[in-house]
Amino acid sequence: MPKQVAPDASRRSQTARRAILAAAFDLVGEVGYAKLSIEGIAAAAGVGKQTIYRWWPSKGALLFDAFLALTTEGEDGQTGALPDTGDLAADLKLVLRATVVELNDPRYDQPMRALHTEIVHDPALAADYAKRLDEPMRELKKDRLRAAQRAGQLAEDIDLDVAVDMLFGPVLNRWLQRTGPLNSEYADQVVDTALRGLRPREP
Amino acid sequence: MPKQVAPDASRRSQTARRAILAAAFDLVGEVGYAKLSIEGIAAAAGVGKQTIYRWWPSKGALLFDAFLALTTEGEDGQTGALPDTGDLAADLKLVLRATVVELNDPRYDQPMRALHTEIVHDPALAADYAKRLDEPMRELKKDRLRAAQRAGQLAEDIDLDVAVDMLFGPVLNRWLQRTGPLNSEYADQVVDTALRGLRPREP
Amino acid sequence: MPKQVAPDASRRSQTARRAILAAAFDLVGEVGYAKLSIEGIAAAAGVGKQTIYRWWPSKGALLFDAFLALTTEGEDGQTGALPDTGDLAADLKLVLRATVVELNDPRYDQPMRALHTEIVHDPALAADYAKRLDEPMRELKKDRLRAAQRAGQLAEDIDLDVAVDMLFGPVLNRWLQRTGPLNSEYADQVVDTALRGLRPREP
Amino acid sequence: MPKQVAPDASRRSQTARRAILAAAFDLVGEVGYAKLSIEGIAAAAGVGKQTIYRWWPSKGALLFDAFLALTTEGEDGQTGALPDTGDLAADLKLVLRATVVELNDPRYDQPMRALHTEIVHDPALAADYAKRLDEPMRELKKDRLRAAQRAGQLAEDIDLDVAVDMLFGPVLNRWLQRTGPLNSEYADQVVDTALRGLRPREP
DNA sequence: TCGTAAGCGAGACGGTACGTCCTGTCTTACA
DNA sequence: TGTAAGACAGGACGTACCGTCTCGCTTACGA
Repeated sequence: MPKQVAPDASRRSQTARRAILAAAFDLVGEVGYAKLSIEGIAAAAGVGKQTIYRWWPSKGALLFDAFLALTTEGEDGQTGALPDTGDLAADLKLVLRATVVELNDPRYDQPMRALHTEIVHDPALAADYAKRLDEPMRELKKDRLRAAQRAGQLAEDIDLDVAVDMLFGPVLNRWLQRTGPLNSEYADQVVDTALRGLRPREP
Repeated sequence: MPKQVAPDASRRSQTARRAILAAAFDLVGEVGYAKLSIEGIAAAAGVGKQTIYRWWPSKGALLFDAFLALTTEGEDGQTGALPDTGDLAADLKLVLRATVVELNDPRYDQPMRALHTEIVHDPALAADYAKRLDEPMRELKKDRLRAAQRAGQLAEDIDLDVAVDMLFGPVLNRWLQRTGPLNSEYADQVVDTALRGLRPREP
Repeated sequence: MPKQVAPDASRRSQTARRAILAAAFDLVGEVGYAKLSIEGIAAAAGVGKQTIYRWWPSKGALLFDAFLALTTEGEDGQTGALPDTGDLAADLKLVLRATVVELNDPRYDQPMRALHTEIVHDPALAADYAKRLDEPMRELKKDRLRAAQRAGQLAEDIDLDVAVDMLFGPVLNRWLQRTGPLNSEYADQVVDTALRGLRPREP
Repeated sequence: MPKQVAPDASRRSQTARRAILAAAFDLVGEVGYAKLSIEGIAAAAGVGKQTIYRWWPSKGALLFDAFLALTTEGEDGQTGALPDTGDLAADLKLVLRATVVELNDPRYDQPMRALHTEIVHDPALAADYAKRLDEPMRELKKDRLRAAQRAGQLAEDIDLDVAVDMLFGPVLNRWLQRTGPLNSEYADQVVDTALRGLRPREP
């Protein structure tokens, strides 16, 4: 039961939609999350405010779509599987280092922080995010881990979600909270520590 | 080099300060981060807006102080060391479960999310947070881990910061992003997995 | 060259405009000039502050419009010519007595003082006032004086502006500065003295 | 019945008093009436705000005192009688032209307009003004007119207050409302017209 | 083929909050 | 006790956006 009468999506102007998504992404990068306004996005996109309110329920949803559009409508080579050279540690380091590079890219810094904030405060958006962005990437990661299990490089009884959390969570946190330098050394350390575990080796 | 001329802290009204911190904490819990306004805090605290602007540079700094006041001026038993029964896994599970309970406490939910958001967008605040809230608690955790090293329950060559990140990061992330249920089972899983590592046991 | 980008007057809400003008006039009468605030007017008119700032450059301009609206959109019989019974002195006394009555009317007291103050401090507003309120009424007065000249009741070489100033100025001043009682006796005295002049009669 | 307990005037700091009066006069000239603030005056005078509130009940009263101080403690040659050369018209023109010059002096423009405004809105201040500034000067003017009556240059049955109003009122109004150029020509015209009257000369 | 109903750019509207400035009162420390 | 200094509760300033609304205008569909 949609609160507002559903607009006729078939007549939607794709020009306006793309301009809005691009403007939203660019603007949040320029002015930051705190000063990002619907009014500003509309002006930057050369669009009436109503056109934004008609199609997106919240600023967070718009931001989220801007992200989706970027990854979906982009070069789209991105969605490929994780590398599998047979060396699990090396492969994970490769991926985690790439994540670090992306998080440190100033073009993505503000937009990602903005999106993260909206997710933290909006459960509905969080669910959307979980399903449409986190889930697919998480599956790719779990696929790689499953392959490692088949190759005898990963314990059989490990909960793969926990494993993914333990590998990628620390990097995300360090980026969000700036509790320390975020670089490839850290990425490597996390992979090594996670794989080996904290316990001393049996003699 | 303070931007605004430093007010004379010796004349500061402690009554007003405490009323503001309490009002800020209470209000963010009631109305949520998005609708939290300086104006509202001032009104709730029975205080002029200028009194807030005089002493805090930003809403985030105020929120942060409200948190600090809570932990510092409260029952203050909080700052004690982590439990050390000799059983590292059990002790860590105890602490992580407590963390989970606290994160799930509705009284702290909105305030913590709000503070987190401000930290994510304000590097200066992040530094403050790192030094005055994260650092002390992190040291306590590292102390417990060091004790475990001395007891031969933890590898000697582990980076303790990475270890802490790997134990507490996943829990924080699951809470922030709601990517899954956050309960004691998850806490236990994280501890077990982190301690054991992802690799299969040597035969 | 308008300072602010000219808003589209064709879309202007006449409802809001009238509510604002009425509220301004009423409020200044109730609370007085010193406590008259844009905020208060907006609230009383049930209007956003921006709607006032959008259409009026200053409180004085608003007050002025409130006056204009009153005289223009009112019963509009007001703009008629001065009476001409053939007896100049009697006619002038009639008009000046009416002026005195109006100035003493508590409904107009505060608003007129407020408008006067704004005019005194704002040359642009003074020009507007001169052209759109003072000028038309001054012309009516001069018309009556011209008729008197034709009827041989007024010297031919009199500067009519000076004459008008000398008839109406003293009344206005006495009202503004409260330097003495303002009643019909005073009005009559002024007319008589102005007509006769200060010099002794030739024997 | 003073609202606040009367401060002990004997201990009053004359330094502070003079600094405040001077600062008030100077400031209103610089920033204008609308932006004149007690806070600004106190700062400019190097004085605490309380010192102003202690001794003056309102901004208008302070402004008024600033004026009084100027005329009283100044070169004080000002308070002398009006010139009496035997030629009434010439003498009045001299005085009225001097008035015009003073009103056109930019140093006095803002302060006088400010004082005028306060008087218009504050009956108590108006009474003070009438008694302590207007009255003395009015008496001097009436003295000159009385002398003219004795010399047979002015009708015996003229109300001198009305005469003064008719001579000086138009000039003051023209200055306040800027309804026309204020110069010596106008001064002369007023004097001539007032003396002669508006009626045609008897044949 | 021609209404006509939708999406659209534009922007006025009633509101809320911003961060600043000032008011008039109060408190502190000094002379 | 008067003073300089300035914190305080309060309130208005003028600005920026919110989300809703109404206006003409294109633009495509169905009668």
